[in-house]
Amino acid sequence: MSPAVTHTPSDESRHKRERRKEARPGELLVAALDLFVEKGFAATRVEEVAQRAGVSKGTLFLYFPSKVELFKAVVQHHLSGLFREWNAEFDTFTGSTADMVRYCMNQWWERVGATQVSGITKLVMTEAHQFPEVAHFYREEVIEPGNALIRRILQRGVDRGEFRELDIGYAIYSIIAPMIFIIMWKTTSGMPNVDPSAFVASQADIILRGLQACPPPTPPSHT
Amino acid sequence: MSPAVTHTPSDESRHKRERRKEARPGELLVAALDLFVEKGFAATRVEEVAQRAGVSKGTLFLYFPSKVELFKAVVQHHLSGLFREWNAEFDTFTGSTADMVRYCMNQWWERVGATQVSGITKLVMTEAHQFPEVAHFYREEVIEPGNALIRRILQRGVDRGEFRELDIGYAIYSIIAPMIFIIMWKTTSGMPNVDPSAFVASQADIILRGLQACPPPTPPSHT
Amino acid sequence: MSPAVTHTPSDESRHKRERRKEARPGELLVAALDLFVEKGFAATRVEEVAQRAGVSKGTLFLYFPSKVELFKAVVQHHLSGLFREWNAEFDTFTGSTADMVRYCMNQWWERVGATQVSGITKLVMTEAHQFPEVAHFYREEVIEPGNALIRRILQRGVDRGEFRELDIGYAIYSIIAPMIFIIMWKTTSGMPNVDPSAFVASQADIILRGLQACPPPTPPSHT
Amino acid sequence: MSPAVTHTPSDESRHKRERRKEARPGELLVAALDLFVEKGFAATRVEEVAQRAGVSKGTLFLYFPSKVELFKAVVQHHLSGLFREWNAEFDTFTGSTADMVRYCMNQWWERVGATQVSGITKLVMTEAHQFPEVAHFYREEVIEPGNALIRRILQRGVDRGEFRELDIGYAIYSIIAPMIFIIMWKTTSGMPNVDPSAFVASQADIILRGLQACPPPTPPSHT
DNA sequence: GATGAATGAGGATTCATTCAT
DNA sequence: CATGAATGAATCCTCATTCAT
Repeated sequence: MSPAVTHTPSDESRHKRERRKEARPGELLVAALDLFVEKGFAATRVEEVAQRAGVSKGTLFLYFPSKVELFKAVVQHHLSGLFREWNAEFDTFTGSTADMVRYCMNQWWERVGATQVSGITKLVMTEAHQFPEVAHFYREEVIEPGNALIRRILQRGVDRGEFRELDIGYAIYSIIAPMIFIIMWKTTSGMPNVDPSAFVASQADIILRGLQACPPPTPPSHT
Repeated sequence: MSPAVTHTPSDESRHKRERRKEARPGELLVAALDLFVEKGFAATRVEEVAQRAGVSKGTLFLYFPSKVELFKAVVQHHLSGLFREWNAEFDTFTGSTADMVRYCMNQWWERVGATQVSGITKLVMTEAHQFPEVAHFYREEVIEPGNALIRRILQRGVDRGEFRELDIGYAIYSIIAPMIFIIMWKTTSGMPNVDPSAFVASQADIILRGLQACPPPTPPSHT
Repeated sequence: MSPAVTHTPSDESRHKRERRKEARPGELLVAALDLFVEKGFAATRVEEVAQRAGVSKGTLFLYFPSKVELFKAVVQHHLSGLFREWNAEFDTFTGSTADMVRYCMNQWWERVGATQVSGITKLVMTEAHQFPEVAHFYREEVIEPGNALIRRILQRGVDRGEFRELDIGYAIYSIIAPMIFIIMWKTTSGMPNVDPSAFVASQADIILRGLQACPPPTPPSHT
Repeated sequence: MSPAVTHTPSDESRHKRERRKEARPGELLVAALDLFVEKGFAATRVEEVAQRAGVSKGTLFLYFPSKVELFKAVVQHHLSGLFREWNAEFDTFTGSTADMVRYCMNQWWERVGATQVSGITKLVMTEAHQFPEVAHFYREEVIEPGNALIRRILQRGVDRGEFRELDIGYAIYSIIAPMIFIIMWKTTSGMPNVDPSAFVASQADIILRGLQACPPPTPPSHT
């Protein structure tokens, strides 16, 4: 995180009408993300966002033509290029596929789940209906690259005999579901506390056992 | 204009109105659930709810003193007694624990995921911050009974040697996560389509293999 | 003017939440016309309009979806059918064409210039650029029927030998110009006072002499 | 970006700026007149004015302390001395009074109607209520000198027997009305097109016939 | 009970004006 | 002098809530 994000201005920022054109949009974007996640889009007042970013209402509209555009910018800003280099890492991965899966899940947690970006996921799940473009954008930038990456990993596991034969289209979701879940869970107040690292480790363990070539489970006896 | 608007209602229209009287609050609750899920709490106008329930705005306020109370009522109405008889079913279950898990997941899907009730889950995840009481209520009515049920099932599996030794506190979430996920996913517009039945079956399959007593997966090589 | 226009409510209207759905739009339209003429469209606050009509801001938006629509409605309301029966009157006119012209000008003054409707003319001249549709509507409802009527009258005068040969396309404006002028003049504060009746009579006199078959004026000596 | 934006202005750009310095207020005044006429006072943004004059918003406020003062300056700037030499021209006029009238109307058209200055008239008619001082100023600078001039001319015509006996106080308006009218008309979008020169000629012709000593028109038969 | 007209607090957005650079 | 980022008062408009009928 850039130092500009700090919410307690240092003494340099003593002037009211300080010129920080470069920093402003970013600060607003961060403030907006926080509030949108915390209170939802509709319940967040633009003035609050401005205030938290340390500027006046009018300044916000200097950078974003409307609350809706601010929202879109929030999503795009925090998402751009999320998967760019990520994919590359896996091209050169040499360990076991199980390790890839674990690495993938841990990375997701560290780079998304544990950061501001997880708020984006929450936001998209929460406000998608009102902003189809945003949902679309998220799908293109996150869901589809993510799916593709996981598909590649699983395929590798199957190809190398590490995993059993799988309907990969659905197996993908055994990785995705816990990742999305943990983000929703931790951003939902009132739900029982779950330690994310332990959760991720536990899920990875169970799923990997479930994917591996080993004797089948007790088959469904009836139904 | 519908006959109901007429100042001298015909016999039929009066009849229709009377016959519905009892049902009013229920219709409002259903309409409200639909709209809250579809558009979110803030973006839903009470007038829409009334309209969809076929009554006037004023009538809604006759039954629910405010929009917030309507929201709470929606959650409570659709949740009350959800787990009452469910737990009982499992007391008398005689099959394998794997079957219990499968049955549990299928039941959840059929009785919650595939119905209006799934909207409640979406709502809670989405609006919990604004309505701590609602989150609390959901936790008490759904999360905790659900957790307890799953815990019992998993414990039974471990006790009977069907499942390996597990950190049950986390293993629970391998059941819960996919169920919550699928509900969020299907109620989020713009996400890739997933067939819920196939999803549930696939998840159950992987998870059950992962829970069973069988040779461990390739252990994490480092980290 | 209908009694509903009165701005000092009689004692019947003592209840705050009085139901007068029928009257409201008309009262708002009158209040809006007054204020738009007095202060211009932009400088008029919708709340003022509502206040003057004796209702709250919200009520105004119950009847008119926006300030702009209110503006359009003001013009349309006060204009609709202005020329409908007017034209007919002239079909059965039997006197001299000079009398027709005088009658026409007097009527315009009485039915337009001296009434609220003159404000519409002012408004259109003033705000036409912002509301092309309104200008268009005014042209169709007033300018063109008016032009056509005057054209008919002048043609009659020429045909019957009462007027000399005229370029009627321009002669029309010798009637129109003073009518528009007097409206602009009297609605423009700060201009010298002009008695409209005397003005109309004087103009009619000069113009009619100018239109009649009689020795030409001293011709332009050069140019 | 224009070179003026650069932080290290090249020689040319500095030159350009310096050369213009003197002209700034004038350019702003012209830009403002155009926009005020085109869109009205309220609907014109000071930023647009500045932009059109090629300066920044801040610079405008360097020369004019407020939007209102800018408006007043626009009127005064374009009006000052409008009638100064005009009156003189007529002192030495030797032709017929009809020619004087024609000359007067043509001059008005050429020096006012056809130029930017006509916008001032439009503005005054349009915004007088908001700016009583401006209306007052216009009256003193234009209306009254104009009236006086026309009065002198008409009086000359009557004195020399070229015109019949007239109520000069009203006859004045037979000259003024068409001049004001044509300005309003041509600056009002959506009105039928009128060729100003032909209009002026036609009006002059009719009015002069109407003013001249000649047999009276068919008198009003009744009323 | 039911209705829907009326209300007005609340919030997004605009834009004249200021002022540090 | 000139700039343009920043400000915040002003205003349109929405919508939960009230209440006379």
